Amino acid sequence: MRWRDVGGVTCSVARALSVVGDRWTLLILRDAFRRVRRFEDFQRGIGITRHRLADRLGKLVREGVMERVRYQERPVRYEYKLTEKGRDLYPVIVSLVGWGDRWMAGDDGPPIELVHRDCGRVTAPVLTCPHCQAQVTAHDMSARLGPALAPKEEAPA
Amino acid sequence: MRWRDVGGVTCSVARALSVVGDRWTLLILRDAFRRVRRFEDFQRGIGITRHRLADRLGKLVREGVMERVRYQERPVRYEYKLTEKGRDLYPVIVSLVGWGDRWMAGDDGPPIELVHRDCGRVTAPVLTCPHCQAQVTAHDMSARLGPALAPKEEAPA
DNA sequence: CACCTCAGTTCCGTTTTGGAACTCGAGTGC
DNA sequence: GCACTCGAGTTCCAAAACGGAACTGAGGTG
Repeated sequence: MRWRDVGGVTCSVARALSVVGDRWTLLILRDAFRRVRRFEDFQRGIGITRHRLADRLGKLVREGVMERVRYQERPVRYEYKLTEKGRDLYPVIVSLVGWGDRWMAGDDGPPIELVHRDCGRVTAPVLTCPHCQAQVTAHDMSARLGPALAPKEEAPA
Repeated sequence: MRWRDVGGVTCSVARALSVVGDRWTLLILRDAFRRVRRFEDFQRGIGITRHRLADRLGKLVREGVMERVRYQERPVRYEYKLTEKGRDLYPVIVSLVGWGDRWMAGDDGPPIELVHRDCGRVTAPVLTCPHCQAQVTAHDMSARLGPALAPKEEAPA
């Protein structure tokens, strides 16, 4: 697949989605963040077919998002753990949780609550600017071409 | 599809993915955040087939993520704009951008830069706890069942 | 009148997916 | 020793989703 965008440059979203952009992968990661590790547990928890699951886990391992670790010798068996690259997808999952809670929640409210260990509060993490600490929304941000692609001076987008 | 999870409860990630969880939808949204609105522009920018695009836009409209707005009368023509529900997906897209930049960037570095209008800095927004302002990672958070589902006094079945 | 624009539709052959059964190695109960 | 269980896959086939390309419809434009 191409995954190209404006100016013939492959965009970061497209790059990210080439790894996690299908119906099952983000559910697998959701379970991984819940500390699910075993093939059978992923399969039961998600409702994915075993075939698909083997396929997706294999891809995640090839992409360096998860690693396949032997946890037992005799019958040799493996489990799947997030790598650092995988753990770094946490904001994506949490953002999806937040949106799901705000816009798709049923009558019972959010099915799960997230607790921030450091401050002990039930919390819904938000996106902020690391320089000024303000919460950011789409409206506050503008995009421009990166340095390597910018035409000499500045890009008029 | 089922989209159920632990305890027979549909999880928020699954609910969110039932709307945005396919190969194309998040790319459509990426372009929408770039202020793309027209059918032809989405189609060219993403490389999706017209058929698929019509299908996905229709679904996004039905789900209330985008709205179809007449922008011209004579030939009647429509464009697609994010609703508030749609704009609220910004953290998901930005998180994907950030991850793509950190882990999948090519030799040229990030293809685009995000500028925070309020403080004027090039920035990569991070996830923080709204109570204590600290940046959060998977390690800092724990999940538990929400109030409506917590096994308190009245555990409904 | 021929050609162009834009938002879709229709058709059809190829891919991907879902469902369910099967394999492989090894431990457990009897 | 034999049946049964467990867990991580693999195999096979029909059904669903998808890609490519041409077509439609309402109206400009030269």
